Amino acid sequence: MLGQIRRQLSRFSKTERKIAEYVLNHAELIPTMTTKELAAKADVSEASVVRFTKSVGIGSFKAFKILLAQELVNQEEYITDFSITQKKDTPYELFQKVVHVNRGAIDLLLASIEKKELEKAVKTLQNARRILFYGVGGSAVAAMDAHFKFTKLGYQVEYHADFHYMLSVIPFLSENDVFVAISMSGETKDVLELARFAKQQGAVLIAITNLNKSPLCKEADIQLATPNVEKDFRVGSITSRMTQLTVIDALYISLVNQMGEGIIDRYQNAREQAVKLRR
Amino acid sequence: MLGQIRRQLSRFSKTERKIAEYVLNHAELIPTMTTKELAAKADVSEASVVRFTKSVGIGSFKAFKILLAQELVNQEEYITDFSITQKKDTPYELFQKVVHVNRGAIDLLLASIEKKELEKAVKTLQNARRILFYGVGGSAVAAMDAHFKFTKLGYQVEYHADFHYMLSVIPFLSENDVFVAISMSGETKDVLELARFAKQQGAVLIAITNLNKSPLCKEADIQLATPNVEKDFRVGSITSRMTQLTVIDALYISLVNQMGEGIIDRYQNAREQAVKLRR
DNA sequence: AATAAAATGAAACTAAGTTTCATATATTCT
DNA sequence: AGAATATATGAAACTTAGTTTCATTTTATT
Repeated sequence: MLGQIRRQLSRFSKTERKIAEYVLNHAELIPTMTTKELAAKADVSEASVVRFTKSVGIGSFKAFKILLAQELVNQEEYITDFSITQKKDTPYELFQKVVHVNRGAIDLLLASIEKKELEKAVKTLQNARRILFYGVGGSAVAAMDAHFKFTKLGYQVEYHADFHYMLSVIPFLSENDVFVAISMSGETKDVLELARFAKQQGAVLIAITNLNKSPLCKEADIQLATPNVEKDFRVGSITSRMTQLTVIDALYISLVNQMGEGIIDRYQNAREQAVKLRR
Repeated sequence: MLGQIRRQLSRFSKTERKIAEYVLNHAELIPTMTTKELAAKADVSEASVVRFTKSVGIGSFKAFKILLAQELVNQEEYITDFSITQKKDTPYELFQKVVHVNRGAIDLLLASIEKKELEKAVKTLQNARRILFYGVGGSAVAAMDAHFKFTKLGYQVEYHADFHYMLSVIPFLSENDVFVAISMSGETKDVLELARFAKQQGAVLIAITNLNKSPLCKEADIQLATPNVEKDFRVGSITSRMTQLTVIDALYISLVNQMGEGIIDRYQNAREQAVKLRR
C-alpha cells in the first residue's frame, strides 16, 4: 500500500500529494487518527482525505486505517507489479512472483470491496428475474465464469462475447433485471455502451471495476471495487481476473447460502446425471 | 490479545463470555464489524461490547479492532473449505471466507507445482507450433484465459468449448504441437479422450490437474499439479480456477520474459489500434 | 426476605466518517 | 484570448458508529 502510494505520487493532485506525504512520513500514526486530524495535519479538508483513500483504491477511510495497521506489523511490502521482472528470471522464479502478485491482489480486495455495496448486490441478485453479465478481453473470463455459476443456481442468465448478441437482449430488460458490467478500467466502450443501454431500460447496473473516476464506476447503481493493482505496462494486468473472479465467487456463495438446501439438491441432481451420461 | 482473552474466560461474566467466544471464533471478522453487529452476533447489547473491550484493558472498541487486525496478520491459518459455512453467514462474512480460501489455495500452489515440470512446460511451449487448450465446466475458464493470453503472444492456439470442434482439430497435430488438458479431477471423460487422441498423434500432453492417481495425471508428459484443496461437496470447488489461472499466468509471463522486447512491441501495437478503433 | 451490589440493555448523546453542493481552478475549444 | 467545460476542493449537511447514562434486572449478602 505504502509502496503503491509512493509510486503514484506523480499522478496525484496538489491536495492529494499533501495527504500522501503526510501518510508516507507518519504511516504509523494513521490507524489511530480521524479524518479530521489527518485533514488538519495535511492542511486539506476532510472530504479530500476520504477522496484520497478512494483514489488509491480503498473503499473507505476505515479500511485504509486497518490496512495500514496491518502493513506496518511487518514492513514487508507486497510485490504488486512486474516492473521488477528481470530479463534473466527463471520460469520458477517468475512463477513465485505470479503467486505473490495474485495473492497480494486478492488480499487488497478485502479493503476495496465495501460491505454495504456487497450486501446491496446480493440482495439485488436474489430478487433478479434475469441477469446479464458482460466483459471483454481479460474480463470476459470473469463474465463467463459468472454465467456458468449463476446458471447452476437456476437463474436466467445471459452472457455472450458478441456485442451485438448482447445488444439484442437488452431491449427486453426491465426493473427486475440486473446488468453486471465487468471491466478493469471502467472505460471500455463496448461494456459502457451496453451498461448504459441496460440502465436506460430500467435494469440495475452492478459494476465490477477498479475504483476510480471512470464513467462505469460513476454510473453504476452498485459498485464492487477491485483494487487498483498497478499493472505492468508491457503485459497488462494479470491480477484483475483473480480479483474479479473472487468477487463472482463471493456473490455466488452468498446466493447459495441464502437459497438453502433446495438449490443444492438440484445441483447434486445435475452432477449425478452428468456422471451417468458421461461414462 | 487473543491469548489473553482466552486465559481470562473464567473471570468473565455470562455476557462477557458470549462476546469473548464470538471474538475467539471469528477474530478475523472483528476489524470490519461495528459494535452493533458484534452485539447482535454475540446476542448482547452494544453497551456490553464497549464494556468488554475496556474490561480486557483496551481503551475503546476502535483500538480493539485495530489491535486484532494487527495480531492476525501473521496468523496464516487458511480456511480451505466451506464446510464451516453456516446458514446465517452474511454476504460480507462469506466474502471474507472466499478471499481466505482463494488466497490459501494459491499459496498451496507453491508446494504442488514442481520446478522441473514447470521448466519442461515452458521449454515445450516455447518451441510449440500449435497449442490446444481444453477444459470443460469450471476448467473451461482457465482454457479460455489461456487461449486469449497465448494468442496475444502470436501463437497458433485453438480452444473451443465444443468437444467435436476440438476433435476435428486433433488429427492435424504432430510432434511439435502441444495439448494442454485442464481438469481438476483428471477424470473428466471429454478431456481425457481428447488428451489421449492428441498424444496418439504425437503431440506433447501437458496436464493442469490435481495431483492424484487420475488417468490424466498418469498419462501426461508434463504434470503441472494444482493443490487438492478440499472442496465443499455442495457447491463444487471454487478454488480450482484460481490455481489453474495462476499456472496459466506463470506460463504466460515466462514466455513473455523469454521472448524479449519484440513480442511486446507487437502487443503494444495491438493495444494502440484497439484504442483507436474502439472510441 | 430485605438490601446492597453488580450487570445489563435501551436510549440518549457524542464523535467520526461520508456525501452533497457551491465555489474555485484548470483545461479545452472556438 | 475568451468562453465553455471539466475537474478539484472545502464547508456544511448528513449518516453512521461508538460511548455514556440511567433505569431495570439479576445476583450476592446479611
